[in-house]
Amino acid sequence: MDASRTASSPKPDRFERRRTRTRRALIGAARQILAEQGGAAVSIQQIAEQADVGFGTFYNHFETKDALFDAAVADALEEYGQLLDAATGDVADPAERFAANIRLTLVLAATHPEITGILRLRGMQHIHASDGLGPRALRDLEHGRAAGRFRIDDPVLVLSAIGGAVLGLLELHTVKRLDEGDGTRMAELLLRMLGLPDEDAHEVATRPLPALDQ
Amino acid sequence: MDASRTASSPKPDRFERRRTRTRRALIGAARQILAEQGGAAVSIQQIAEQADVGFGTFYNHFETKDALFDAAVADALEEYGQLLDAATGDVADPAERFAANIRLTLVLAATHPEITGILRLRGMQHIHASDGLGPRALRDLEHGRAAGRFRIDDPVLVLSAIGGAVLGLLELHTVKRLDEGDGTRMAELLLRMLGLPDEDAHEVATRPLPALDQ
DNA sequence: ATTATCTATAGATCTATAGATAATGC
DNA sequence: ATTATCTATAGATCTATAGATAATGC
Repeated sequence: MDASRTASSPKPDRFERRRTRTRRALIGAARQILAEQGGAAVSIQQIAEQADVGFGTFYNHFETKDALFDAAVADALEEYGQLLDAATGDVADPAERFAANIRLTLVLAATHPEITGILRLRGMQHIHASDGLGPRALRDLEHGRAAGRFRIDDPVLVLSAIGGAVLGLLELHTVKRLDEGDGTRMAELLLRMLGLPDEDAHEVATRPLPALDQ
Repeated sequence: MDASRTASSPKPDRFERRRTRTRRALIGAARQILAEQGGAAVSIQQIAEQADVGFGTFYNHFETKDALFDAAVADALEEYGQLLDAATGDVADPAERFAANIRLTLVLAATHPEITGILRLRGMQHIHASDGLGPRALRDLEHGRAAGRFRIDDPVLVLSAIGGAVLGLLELHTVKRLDEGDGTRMAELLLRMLGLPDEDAHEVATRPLPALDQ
């Protein structure tokens, strides 16, 4: 604690911390606005107000509204991925881990409506992005295939189907109250699609569900 | 042909035809704009220009930009549904008809990019709407279940998965060139999800595909 | 005479920036 | 002295409407 700062982390001085705080406030405001109303018709002025930040400060951190929204979406989806990784990282069976991730998404819809709202509205465009969800899900699919659990030819095609199906479920959630059981049923359907025999799919999808940390 | 007009159809006089033509021009412009760039940042002025219509005329037909876009989405999705109905209405086997609808959607992605572009961007919000696609797809699912072809408990949940999967496939199409075979593979995956044995799913998904009229 | 369309414009935003103020480092 | 934030504002849209023009009906 007495050593001078290493060069690796540039300078977490008070300037930098204030800057980061302001940036977080803007991203937080953008996340809330995105989840609540999609962010289509919001002015930079309103965003700054929501973030409790001076109007001109916005331009100190982002060039355009879209740049902020993109950062906010990336932020929320990264948090989503980390929540799931933390909860299911220890599950050894790829099929079980896959099912748990699906089921936990529906749990998150109740506990983290902001994240799942953003996932629902913007997730589709990120399924095949090089960051975050796509690679994570692909990794699980490849594991399952390598383990002989999933009988699939084209993981990328399957990823499209799975990602879309999950977003469809979140969409249904806005129309009709869903519970954890619906997540389990969806997981079972998708395991069937992945090639598990019916009984296996049911058994795997109904195993005890790991808890979320947060 | 000589009788005066019946009261049922009010008055298709030249006024009305001109009005309809103008409205179609606005909807056509909105469809094109929606498919090309989502329509987020387009002014009413630009829409009117694209439709080759005076600016003030817009307000003669729609109260707001969103109202026009909603009408344009409904128009495109209705056309999508009718194209599929016309092509697969004669297919007797519900599973085969279902698969053909999926496969033809990918054909349409090549021949009707405007419609599939709108489907991709706005379709999710219409899966569970009372008009158009949702009811059509639900009808097919119920038929298949009644015929003992599909082993599913909750058609609405399944509809979410299928609708999302198709939109996910269209999203993939924007990233990676897909062909008819990808539609067939997706249909096979979804038939498996619906409970068909693997061989049946493959056989049904690869039957000769009805042609589109238009 | 009636209806739809078009042109022009007032008023209301909204964005981007300039310059002033506040916080921190040294 | 430096950096971030805030306040105020000019200029650029954009929307909605009013009034003029064109098309059609009778």
